[in-house]
Amino acid sequence: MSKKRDTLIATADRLFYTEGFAATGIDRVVSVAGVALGTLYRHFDGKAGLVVGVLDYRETAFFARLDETAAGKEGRDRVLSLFDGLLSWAEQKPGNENGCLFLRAASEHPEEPAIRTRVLKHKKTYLTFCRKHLREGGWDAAAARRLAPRIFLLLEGAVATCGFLGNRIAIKQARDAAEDLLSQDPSTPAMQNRS
Amino acid sequence: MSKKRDTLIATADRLFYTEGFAATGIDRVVSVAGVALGTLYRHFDGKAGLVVGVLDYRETAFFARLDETAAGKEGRDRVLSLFDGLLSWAEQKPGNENGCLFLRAASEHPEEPAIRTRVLKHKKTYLTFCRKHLREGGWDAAAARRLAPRIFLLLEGAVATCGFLGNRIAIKQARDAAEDLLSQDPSTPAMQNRS
DNA sequence: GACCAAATAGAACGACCGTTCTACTCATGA
DNA sequence: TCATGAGTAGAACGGTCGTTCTATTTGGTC
Repeated sequence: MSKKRDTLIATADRLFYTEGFAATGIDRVVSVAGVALGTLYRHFDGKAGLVVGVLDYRETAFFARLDETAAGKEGRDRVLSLFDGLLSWAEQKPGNENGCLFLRAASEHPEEPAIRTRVLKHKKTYLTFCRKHLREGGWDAAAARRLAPRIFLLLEGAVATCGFLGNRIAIKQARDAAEDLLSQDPSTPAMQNRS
Repeated sequence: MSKKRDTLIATADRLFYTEGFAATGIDRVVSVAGVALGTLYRHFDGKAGLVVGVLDYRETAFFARLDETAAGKEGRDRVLSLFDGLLSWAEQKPGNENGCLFLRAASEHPEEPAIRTRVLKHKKTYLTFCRKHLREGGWDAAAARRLAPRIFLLLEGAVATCGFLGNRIAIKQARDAAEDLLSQDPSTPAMQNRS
C-alpha cells in the first residue's frame, strides 16, 4: 500500500534479524529507513505493531518462496522441495544463519500477547502447509496427518542448526532424513501404487 | 565455590530463560537473588560475564542429565536415551518450552564475541557428545561421524518445536525419527551382528 | 583483639529507550 | 482555492539500563 510503510518493514526486518529485536531501537529503524519518526507511528501501533508487521511480511514472502520451489514437483519430490525452498530462502542473503525470526520474536517478547499469538499462528500455518504438500504429493489424509509433524520438526531443526553447521549442510541432513522417513513409511504413494 | 555466586547464576538462569536476556535487568537479578549489586560485579565481568557463567552452569547440568539417563543402556537404546534425557530435562520445571537458551543468547548478542564463541563451543561439544554415544552404542567411527549430525539435528529440532507441539510430542516425534534413521542405516550394530 | 576479604545499601553517572507532541511542508483532489 | 491527509524535523517526557563508586558492616582467621 504505502511506500514508506514498505520501506519501514523491509528495514526493520533486516535490522531485527541481524541485530535482534531489543537491540534495535525505533530511532535506528527510522534513521536507516530514511523515514520520520511520526510516520512510523502513523502506520504501526508502536514497536510491537512494527514487529507484527514484519512477521506478516516474512510469512507471505516465505511461503511464496516454498510454493514457487514446489511448483511442478510431484510425489515425494513435492514434499522434499520444502527443503529445497528453505535452502534457497536461507541463501537469499549472505549471513542468513540466525535462526527462525518468529521463534526469536516470541522468546524476546514473552509478555506481548499480540506477538506471541502471531508466532503461534505462523507455526500452525507452517504445519498445515506441510500437511497440504503431503496430500498434494499423493499421501492420504491419515498419512499426511501422521507425517506432517515429522517433516515440520526436520524443517525447524534445520533452521536451528544452520548457524552451527551452515545452511547447506544442515538442510541437506534434514532433507536426507526426510527422504528416509518418507520411503520407509508403509503408506508412501509408491508403495500404494505397488499393491 | 561461592554461595552468592551460585545463587546469582541460578537466579539469572531462571530469569533469562523465562523473560529473555535483554528484558532482564541486572538490578532485577540481584534483587530477586537477594544479593548486593557490588557482589555481582565482584564475581562476574559485567552482564556479559554473568551470561557466560549461566551458560557454563547450564552446559554441565545438561550433559550430566543426559549421561545419567544413558547410564546402563546399550546399543540403539544408548543413542535413543539422548531423547529421553532431553525430555526429563525439559520437564524438570513447568513452562520449560522456550527453546534453546544457548541459541537465544547468541541471537540476542550478535556482537558479543565472548558469548558467541561460548555458544559455538557448546554446540560443538553437543555434536561430539552425540558421536560419543553412537560409539558407545556400538557404531564404528565412520558411522558415528556420519550419523551424529543427524541425531544432533533431531535433538535441536525437538527443542525448537517444544514451544509449539509441547515437550512430550515434539521429543517423541524426534525420537521416533531417530529410531527409523538408526534401524535403516546399513551400518547399525544389529546388522553387523547379523553378518 | 586486629586484620582482611567479602558482602551490603544506596547514590550517582551517562546513555539509550519508546512514546508523544508541536509546528511546518507539500502534494492531491474536491 | 482551499481543505485534507501524509510526511518531516526535532524537542521533550519519564523511565530503565549497565556500570562505577563510596561508605559501612559482617564473618572468619591469624
